[in-house]
Amino acid sequence: MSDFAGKLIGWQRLHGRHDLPWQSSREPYRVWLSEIMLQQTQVATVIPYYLRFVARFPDLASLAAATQDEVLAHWSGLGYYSRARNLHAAAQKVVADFGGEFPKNIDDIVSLPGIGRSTAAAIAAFCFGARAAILDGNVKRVLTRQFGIVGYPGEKAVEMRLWTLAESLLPSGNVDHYTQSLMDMGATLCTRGRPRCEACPVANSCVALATQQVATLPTPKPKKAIPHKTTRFIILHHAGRIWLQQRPPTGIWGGLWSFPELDMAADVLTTCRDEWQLQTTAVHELPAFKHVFTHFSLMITPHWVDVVSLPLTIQENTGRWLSVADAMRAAIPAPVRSVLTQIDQLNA
DNA sequence: CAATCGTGGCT
DNA sequence: TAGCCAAGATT
Repeated sequence: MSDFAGKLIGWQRLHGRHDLPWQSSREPYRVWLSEIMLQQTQVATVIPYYLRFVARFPDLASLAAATQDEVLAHWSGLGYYSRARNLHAAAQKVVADFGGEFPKNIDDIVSLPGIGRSTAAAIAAFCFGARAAILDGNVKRVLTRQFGIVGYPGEKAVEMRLWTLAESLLPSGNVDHYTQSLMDMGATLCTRGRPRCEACPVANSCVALATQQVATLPTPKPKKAIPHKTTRFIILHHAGRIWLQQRPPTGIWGGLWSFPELDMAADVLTTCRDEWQLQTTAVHELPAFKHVFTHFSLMITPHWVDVVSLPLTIQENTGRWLSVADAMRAAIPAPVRSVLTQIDQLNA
């Protein structure tokens, strides 16, 4: 075993995290679910989602048997919804192709939608004791600092070097504890800002610490300005219910339920009347708010529209009339939940 | 390879 | 405030 791995495993035993909700079981389903939820998402955010999700879908079979709509409803607010769609599809693939038993072979694991090389390695190491390396954000931070690797890890050459390094550092045994130690090191010690180098078990061999590069490694992603977009949420209201429609299966908020949208150039009242054939009594503009995605920002102006009568074009074909309470339980993106919450408070 | 795909918390 | 980014995968 390398000195590096030994020190990390020793540190993990004393100072690592051992009581996270998904650590009580090595059942592949639970480990897999936690790994997917934790992609690009912090532990504190995931915990309540994970607990609700396993309460409703306690095993792989129950997930496979569910509708995508209900799966997305339990992912509502967590973001990156392709993770939920892929998770659901993968569960059905396990049932169809692997007899309902989560595969142990790493190539089979990678063949499942939503599972790449790193996530497959984590599952295989935690559940089956496989000797496979992970390379997530934590590991990239630890390794680039420990070995003084300069260059954005998103670049192919840098990433290849990191994968090779990660493989070479694998201990011959206890790969599960070693893998967890890397995650815990990155999350609690070797953090992006204010790393606690004084408590690090491998500080004496850290190139970044010795050469004062801790603050500059890993090399950050090249900046790029994001575009600023605008839209309107049209809140159609009739008989105590509001209108939500399902978005296309892919793209932003794919498969989720949201308000009809209208660009800022259009006239709300005219569009409701002429284009949507709605009889309306009033339109109220609500305070605009900004929602920021990774690659663009969206200034949203909600409009409250009281609908008098319902034309055939808007009855259950493209959407649903839901009470606010029901809408809050549906698969809705965060800004829709935010608007619904405001409506709910106004009514209360 | 570069873009896409969310959200909330921290600085 | 505005930027940055956290247990990445897919196209």
